[in-house]
Amino acid sequence: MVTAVTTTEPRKRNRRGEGGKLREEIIAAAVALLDEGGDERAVTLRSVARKAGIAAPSIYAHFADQPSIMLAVVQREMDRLATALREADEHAGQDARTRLFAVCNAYLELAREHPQRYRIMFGGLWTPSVDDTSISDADLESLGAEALTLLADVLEACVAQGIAYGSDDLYGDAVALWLGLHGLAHQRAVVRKMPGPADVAERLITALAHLKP
Amino acid sequence: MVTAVTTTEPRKRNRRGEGGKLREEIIAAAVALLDEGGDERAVTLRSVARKAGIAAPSIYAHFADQPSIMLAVVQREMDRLATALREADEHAGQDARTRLFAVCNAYLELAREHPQRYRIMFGGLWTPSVDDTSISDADLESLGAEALTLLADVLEACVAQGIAYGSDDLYGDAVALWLGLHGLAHQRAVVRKMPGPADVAERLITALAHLKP
DNA sequence: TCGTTTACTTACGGGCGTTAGCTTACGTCT
DNA sequence: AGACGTAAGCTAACGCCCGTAAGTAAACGA
Repeated sequence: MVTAVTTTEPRKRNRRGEGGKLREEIIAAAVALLDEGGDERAVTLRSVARKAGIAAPSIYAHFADQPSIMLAVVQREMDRLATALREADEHAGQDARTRLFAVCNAYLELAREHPQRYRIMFGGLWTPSVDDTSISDADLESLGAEALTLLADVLEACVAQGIAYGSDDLYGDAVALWLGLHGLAHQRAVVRKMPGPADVAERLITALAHLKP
Repeated sequence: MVTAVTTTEPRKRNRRGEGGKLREEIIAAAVALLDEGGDERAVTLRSVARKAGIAAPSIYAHFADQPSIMLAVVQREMDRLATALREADEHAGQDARTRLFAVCNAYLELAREHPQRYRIMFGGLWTPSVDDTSISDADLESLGAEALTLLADVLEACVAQGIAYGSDDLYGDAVALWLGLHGLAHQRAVVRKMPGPADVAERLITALAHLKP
């Protein structure tokens, strides 16, 4: 099922000061297109407009051009991810092992729930412009900074509680751990069926966090 | 520089039995477009034809449709990868640790040399048709089978030579190791500058292969 | 010479991003 | 209450590139 012709109910116009609401609706429409299983090629300016029930040029009041929509989607999802990780950590209590698995599993689950969103966040094909470094170096690194610091914290707690071997560079270990998670999350997002045992995630986490046996 | 208008020297036609040569040229042209730094969106049927110096419809003598070109590219690169890994292993001698790093580094280097090719192989956006399972389940799993078996072999050698801790499921460990390599390779292929220390690769390999300190 | 292979020219229809100019209704202000 | 400025969104249209179909030319080899 590709074409779901939305019954074109003539959308109610927003109130005076609330024109900005459409911006959120546009982003939501783009995300919806992704979640329907189509890849990013399905997210064109026109298809987003159709999904949102507006005319294509109406988008230009809220976004400079088409890549900017994708950029907004990525930024929103990045925030959601960072928040989810933080919450998972906070709800995990004090036990370092619990915290570690809570955070890592939260990451993997978010990726699994919305594979296409994840692909776009880290698959990087929405590239705005060649010279636009405003996100790939700032925002991605801000998520990088935030999530990786969190991971490093949890790793430190593991070492402090004696359940993991120490290291001279916990941040480096956090990066390695994240790369492992990313490899799994990405592969799951791309292929229909992952090869390998069911407990790959635990293997990855255990090994990369240097957990004691 | 986006448009490199190739001087349209009126290409010499192939001899009688050699019509199939064009097929290789077409694949090469597609790969060339990728290597020029453009992502897969730059590889259209028409752009490939331009790059190959032929007329667009001439492609249909060798490929059923546009996605089939990408599919052929992926298959070719998959073979190259498998070969490269095998050769790296064979040239590494008997020392298990050397073999392990040789194979893993060969993987990472191939990905780094041709980031766009790697992205396409495992980023999966060239998707031919919804129902075409002929590659994603057969070929990808054949590379999976071949490369993963090789990795498992090397891991086994590491255990046998006493430089790595054993495991009850070496194949599972090989999958985990590959996922780590993939995470790093993919991330490198996507972003301009990787965060984290320079020795992430060694950290990943050491941890995921359970090498003894 | 002549059939077959090899490749080309022309053309159609469609989706895309984007620009220019218009309509409608809200909310304010007299 | 009614006029009116302006915000919110639409219609129409442009040019571009795409994938693909149909018919055509040229050269190779028998």
